[in-house]
Amino acid sequence: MGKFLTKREEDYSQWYNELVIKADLAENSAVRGCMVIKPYGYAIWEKMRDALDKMFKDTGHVNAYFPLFIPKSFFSKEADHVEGFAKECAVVTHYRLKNGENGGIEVDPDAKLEEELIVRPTSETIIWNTYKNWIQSYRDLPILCNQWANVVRWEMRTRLFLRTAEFLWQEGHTAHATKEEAIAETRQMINVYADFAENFMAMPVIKGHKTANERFAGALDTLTIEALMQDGKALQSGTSHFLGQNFAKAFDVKFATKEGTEEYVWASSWGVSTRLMGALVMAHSDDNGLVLPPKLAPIQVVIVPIYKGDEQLALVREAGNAIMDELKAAGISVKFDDRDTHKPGWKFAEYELKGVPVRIALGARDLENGTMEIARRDTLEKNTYKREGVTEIIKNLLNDIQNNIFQKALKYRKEHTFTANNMDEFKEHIEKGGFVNAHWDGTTETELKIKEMTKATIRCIPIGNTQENGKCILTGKPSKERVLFAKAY
RNA sequence: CGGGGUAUAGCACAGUCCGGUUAGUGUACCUGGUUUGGGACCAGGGGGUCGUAGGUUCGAAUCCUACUACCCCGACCA
Repeated sequence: MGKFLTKREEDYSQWYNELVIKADLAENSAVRGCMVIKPYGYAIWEKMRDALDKMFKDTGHVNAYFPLFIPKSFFSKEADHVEGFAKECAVVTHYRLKNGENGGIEVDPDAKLEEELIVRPTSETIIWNTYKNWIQSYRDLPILCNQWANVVRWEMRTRLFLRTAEFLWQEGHTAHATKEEAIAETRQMINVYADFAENFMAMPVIKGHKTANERFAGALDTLTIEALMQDGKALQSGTSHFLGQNFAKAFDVKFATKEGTEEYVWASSWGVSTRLMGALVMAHSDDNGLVLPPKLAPIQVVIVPIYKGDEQLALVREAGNAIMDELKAAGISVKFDDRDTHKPGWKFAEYELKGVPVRIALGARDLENGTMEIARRDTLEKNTYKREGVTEIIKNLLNDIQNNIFQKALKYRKEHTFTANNMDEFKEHIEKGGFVNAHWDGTTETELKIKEMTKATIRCIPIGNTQENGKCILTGKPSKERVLFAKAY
């Protein structure tokens, strides 16, 4: 087993690349840096999307849709924002093609756009240009909009899900009357993301503030959730930004207060992307393939019939269908794979590669004994159970798997979270991989110097961090809390 | 965008250095049969613009040039 996949310890990044492709999640496309998300991968994304969408709605948000194209002039209105994204924007300059001289097709030079359009790398500008028209008075606030969309960032180096030129995401954009309210919204949404990561993805995360250097272009504060992958590198999995009045000022969005004065609107924005798919793969999977948390698995249970000849198949099929119906009635997604084109052993390996949490094998022997063999993907354990009460057994097992993979990931993170009191200790831990808590003097200069020396960056200043006096590991200057370092994706 | 590597059947590769029958192997695929509790076996069969475009040559997968894509390392980034 496992011979179809490179082992993690041999070459972690090759293991990841192979797994994404072999598990049928995604593949590279004809377009540089852009991926095709295949049906099985997209089914997982849909589950993520649905769960998140519900959480957004439950916290009072509504969905809307804004244009893919943004007039170039909008972009230049917020200085930090332009600077952050300018280097990776795709630009539309023409609106027509024509037949070329030698049978090909070419851009019609007469069809040049008056104003060039930027393919959105994020939508703050077009949205704040729109909000200007929506907001006159405090009665129009708050606005709590989200959109599910694709965005384009022209990346130099891409990897399936982790960094692609085009990706899918959601971006929430909210407008508030007060600073406090906007900050509370920013905080609320990072909590929603953390909740989703831990309870659906079974992936423990650390919530915290980004340093000035790592902050979103145009934000006053960026909150992040950081997860630790199995190779000891951190992955930023979601961000929520407090934008202050930056965009309101750039797009002149003011409102009349109760008292009759005029104020700029306060803003937040927050997003998670298909990068979560990469996080999901790297958080749990093993050398046999994907390990999916039951709450996000497109297929939670697969039933594999084992039989000799058509007569046995008919009997096993009947029993299998009965189990499938029972489980489906309990809201469990089940696939009964009675294809006779593949042998059971082949199917076992296939569903392990694809991360199906639970497998039921059902054969003639089981029919005689009123039993079934149940294998769980996370531990690869197999046990024989009585056929009765299959729904309860499976329900408990799915819960168990969901909890177990979370605990496993949490244990991994605990074992790979270190404390360093000087540069030597710091380097040693960073080299091994994992999170390192260390004192830092608070300057960008020191942060960059540490990055240059060790490749580690400050992932975040954890929320609710314990305050303790100490000395910066690099400069020895006073510090009153430790910050979280790691090498990152 | 800089450095390195790779590109030959759906996939994984050999052949390329040193040009010369009809481009080969494994796997996957198709047909028939035997099988079926951890990626079955036997027999037969189909599948190739050798990444793309030029060039050198009597002759190019092989030599030369350009381009494109992917992988690894850096810089940038969610």
